[in-house]
Amino acid sequence: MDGSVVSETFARTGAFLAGRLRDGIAGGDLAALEALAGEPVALDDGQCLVAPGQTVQCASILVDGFVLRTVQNEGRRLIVGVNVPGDFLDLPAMMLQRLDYAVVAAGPARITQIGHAPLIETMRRRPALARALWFSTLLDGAIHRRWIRNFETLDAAQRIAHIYAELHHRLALIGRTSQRALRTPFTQTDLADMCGVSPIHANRAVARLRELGLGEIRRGDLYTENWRAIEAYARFDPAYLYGEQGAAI
Amino acid sequence: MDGSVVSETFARTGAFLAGRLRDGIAGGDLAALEALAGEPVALDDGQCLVAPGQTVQCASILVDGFVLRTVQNEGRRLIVGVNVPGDFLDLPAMMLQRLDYAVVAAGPARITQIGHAPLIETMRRRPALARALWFSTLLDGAIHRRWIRNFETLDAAQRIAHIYAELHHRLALIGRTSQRALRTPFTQTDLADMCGVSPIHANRAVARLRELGLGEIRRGDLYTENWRAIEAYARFDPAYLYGEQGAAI
DNA sequence: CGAAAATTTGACGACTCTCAAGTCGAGTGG
DNA sequence: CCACTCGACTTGAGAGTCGTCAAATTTTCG
Repeated sequence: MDGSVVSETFARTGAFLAGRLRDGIAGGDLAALEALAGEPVALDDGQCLVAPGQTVQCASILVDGFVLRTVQNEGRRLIVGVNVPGDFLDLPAMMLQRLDYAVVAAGPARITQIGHAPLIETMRRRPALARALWFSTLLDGAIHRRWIRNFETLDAAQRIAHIYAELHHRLALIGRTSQRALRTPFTQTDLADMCGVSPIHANRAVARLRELGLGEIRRGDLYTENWRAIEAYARFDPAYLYGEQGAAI
Repeated sequence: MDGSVVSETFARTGAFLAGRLRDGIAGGDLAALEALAGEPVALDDGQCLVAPGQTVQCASILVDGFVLRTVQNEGRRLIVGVNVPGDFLDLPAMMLQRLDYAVVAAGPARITQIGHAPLIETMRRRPALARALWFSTLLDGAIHRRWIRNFETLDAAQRIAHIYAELHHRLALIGRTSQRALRTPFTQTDLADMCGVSPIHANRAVARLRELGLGEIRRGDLYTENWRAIEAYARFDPAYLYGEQGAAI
């Protein structure tokens, strides 16, 4: 089933692993997930959905907007991950009992929630769905590893470019890209917290991307004529997003 | 069942999630895993078990030694994770079809392997085992997130201290710590590749830990009288290792 | 011993931090 | 409409962390 078709058919969960569900998961599995998903709930900018250490009774899927995975360290907020629509936001909490990060909305967002108990029961009846959930957390892990590599090899401007390149591809997988712009609600302080640099330095990095002619970031929105150049500058290679395939088993 | 008892009972797989199997997994599940595990295989220092992009037919568990998860970038080797005995080394490959990192032995190591097909079949019959495997990959994710936080907030010396503090706790969970020393086969270049700094700077960071009186690293072995001081210096908090609990479902 | 690898040291430049100050932009109240 | 305000963004200066080049020293191992 094509990703965009899935997205249109299932309003709440259609973006879940969209583009990666061609094999391995049947339409019935996704319909079962959609049937469990609650009425979408709005989150305000900065609203904290789950605090670290908190136990939760349901799993949340992002429907619209962006969500950050944050941790605190000595009073500073750090960002350890970004979610786009279709992502499960707090699936580890279902298995690990608590979360090691906070889930915070970046800009207005909408989520849908599924109780742990019915989700587990449905996973038991639908092994393909269970595998899809595992797949999605493995994908989180692959993205984490790429971020680690980026910290080890890229400077601030390249890290910012990589973040936008990654989001561009992840949004493409769910059919939500526009050609010349990637709109996000991120402030430069958000970008700094993703890159582990000071807001002042994030500003200089944004300026460098502009000076290099790669793109212009204004209030979180990246405007560019040349995604290829941005990807080359950020050493971006989409293989780690496993965009071309479904689960193997 | 106590972790150390498990370790002694099952020679090959006993360290798998040892210390975290008190609940949620029965002895029979671990015995089933042990029954699938092949005769331990020796790996030489630097030997590559799985290359990135390679498809594999079996999952590997580390029995003895240390293993690195590495990626290449512009000719430089980066380390995105470290495994200790009991860890699955390449479980994502079973679901994702290929691996986004290489699995490389650090020093001599021993592994045991389990074919994907029998493992999947056993997971189907033993849901608790399937959950344990998922749990272990979620734990990988939590460790990845902590590494990301470390890159965002710690300097080179603190990162090295954090690596040793983390390994000390992970080894404690499988009953393999000694009080005053943590022996590893890591060179300073290995530490540099884990921290994203140059080997020369890693050397200075090691020297700083010595000058601060926190500990002495000689040929990968950390000798210290004061683990608490190292943990405080590295902002280490073991909560993210989920050492006190089993899977929730 | 001799070769190879690992570790150590010094010098200089690049990246990034902090402190401080100033500019821009979107709302708000008059 | 304008002045005001607040947050976001921008700029400059000096200091700390880290990279690179080069070279020396120590350790390991055949």
